[in-house]
Amino acid sequence: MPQHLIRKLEQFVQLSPEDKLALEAASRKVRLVGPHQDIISEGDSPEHVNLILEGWACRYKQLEDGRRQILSFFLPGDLCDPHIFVLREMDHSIGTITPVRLAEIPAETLSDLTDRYPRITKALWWEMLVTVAVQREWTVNIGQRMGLERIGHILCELFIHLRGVGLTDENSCLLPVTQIDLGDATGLSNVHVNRVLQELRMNGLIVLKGKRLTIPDLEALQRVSLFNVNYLHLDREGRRFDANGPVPHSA
Amino acid sequence: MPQHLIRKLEQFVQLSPEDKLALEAASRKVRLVGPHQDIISEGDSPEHVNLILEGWACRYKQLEDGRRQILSFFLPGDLCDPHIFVLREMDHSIGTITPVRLAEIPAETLSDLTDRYPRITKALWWEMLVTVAVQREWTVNIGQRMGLERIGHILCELFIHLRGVGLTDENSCLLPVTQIDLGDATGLSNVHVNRVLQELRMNGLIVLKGKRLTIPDLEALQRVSLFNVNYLHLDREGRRFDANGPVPHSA
DNA sequence: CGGAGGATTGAGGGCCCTCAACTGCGGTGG
DNA sequence: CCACCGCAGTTGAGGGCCCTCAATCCTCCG
Repeated sequence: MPQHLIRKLEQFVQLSPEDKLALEAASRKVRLVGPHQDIISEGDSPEHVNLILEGWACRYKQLEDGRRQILSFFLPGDLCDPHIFVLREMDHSIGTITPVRLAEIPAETLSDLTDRYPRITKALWWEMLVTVAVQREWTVNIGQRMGLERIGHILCELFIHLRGVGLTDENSCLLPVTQIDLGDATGLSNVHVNRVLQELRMNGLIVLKGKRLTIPDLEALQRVSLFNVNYLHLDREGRRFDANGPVPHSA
Repeated sequence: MPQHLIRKLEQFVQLSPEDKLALEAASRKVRLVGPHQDIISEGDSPEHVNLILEGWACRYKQLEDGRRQILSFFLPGDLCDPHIFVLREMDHSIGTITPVRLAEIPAETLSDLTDRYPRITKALWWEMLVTVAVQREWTVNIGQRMGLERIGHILCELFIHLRGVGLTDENSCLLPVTQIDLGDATGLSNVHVNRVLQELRMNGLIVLKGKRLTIPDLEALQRVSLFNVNYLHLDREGRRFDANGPVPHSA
């Protein structure tokens, strides 16, 4: 079931067959959630870790007066906040965009996993640190980049993220978000998002029709968006912990 | 030495004398860094965890064309990226603002600490999760709030953060950052920061003279800044793990 | 075929930007 | 002791990016 998670983690470290079986076993309890519904809401007490199996969701926060900021997107293979249990209640919400199929992983199952499978532990650390790095990059994106760069940057990130879990096709992918969502993620109004998308189209940097995004020249889009891929920490950085590799020493 | 760290962690959980001694022992190797210098730079390979003992620093990221985003401030008691070792190289820099005294904690010392002191482990988890929550709140801040709210929000956060480590005096604290720094942290120009500060002063919400900030009515400033303190997860959430409290069960 | 939500377009305006000059202040050296 | 320097803070002018409001078009779907 969690093939996207496995594929994602293997961008960092090669897992053994037992590692994979353990991940499968942990992902047994499946839940379906309709589109535009909260998976967990601000103020709730977290009870398990959600693993997105299929569909898109997002982390978001809403101000008293209704303004809404999307803080990150969750795509298949993404874990929503492992270790969140340390905190008493959620300070933000997680909601679906499309219909979502997810696995609910109990806290004990997760700590069991990390007790017994050091490679999984390492890989989950990597995934968590990358998640935080992405959050930082979003801060840079919204704080410093112009509208065009901002939208271009987020499209690059989403495309590369999807490619990492095998959900792209050549140079295109599905993009099931509205322009309002894109605006809430980038701090722009939907009207301006629309105009920026038109400009990206006119420059031949993207083709966006319906829910399908095509990026004819990813490098070009990265260039105009000032996109530096280093914050995603790809490149099999964990190869020293590979299955069949040298035995990892503690922690 | 690490009294600020201890005080901060005890906002979450009460530590035992042995816990505190262990933290002291881990913080022995001290380093001094002058103002406006990098503690560690983007591209460097992280070698130990830095604990700020005294002074202000910040995490920042610079775009090719020079635009700079401050991603967070580090105040006394703050740990710069525990567990960063999983990644090969830094995707951002950490630099000082004022002169800084810091402790360099080796990776092994830290994993030793967490192996042997479960309350410290919990407390460090809490501190890390709060750090991430703060990063998310900055994204909201820059993405959704107007200039006035944005500056007000960051001032509230800094004040409460300083209060938590015992560095406030009644309703005032030191604020050793320039208006340029504030602009880089909020995505505003220094000129606009200046005008916003004047407006906050005229409204009686702050007194800012030299490097001293006074907030006559914190609640009022929170109100106009749409500041909701929940993301800092205070309130002794970890009291169930207190020293002398019930024995914590695994993870 | 009608309705609803999303995308697009236009108009007008405001928040915030850049550029540039000037003021204030602490430190430094003659 | 004071002139000087550099940096931070302040102020003004003009403009651009992006906002809001509102109308229209398109698309999907029951």
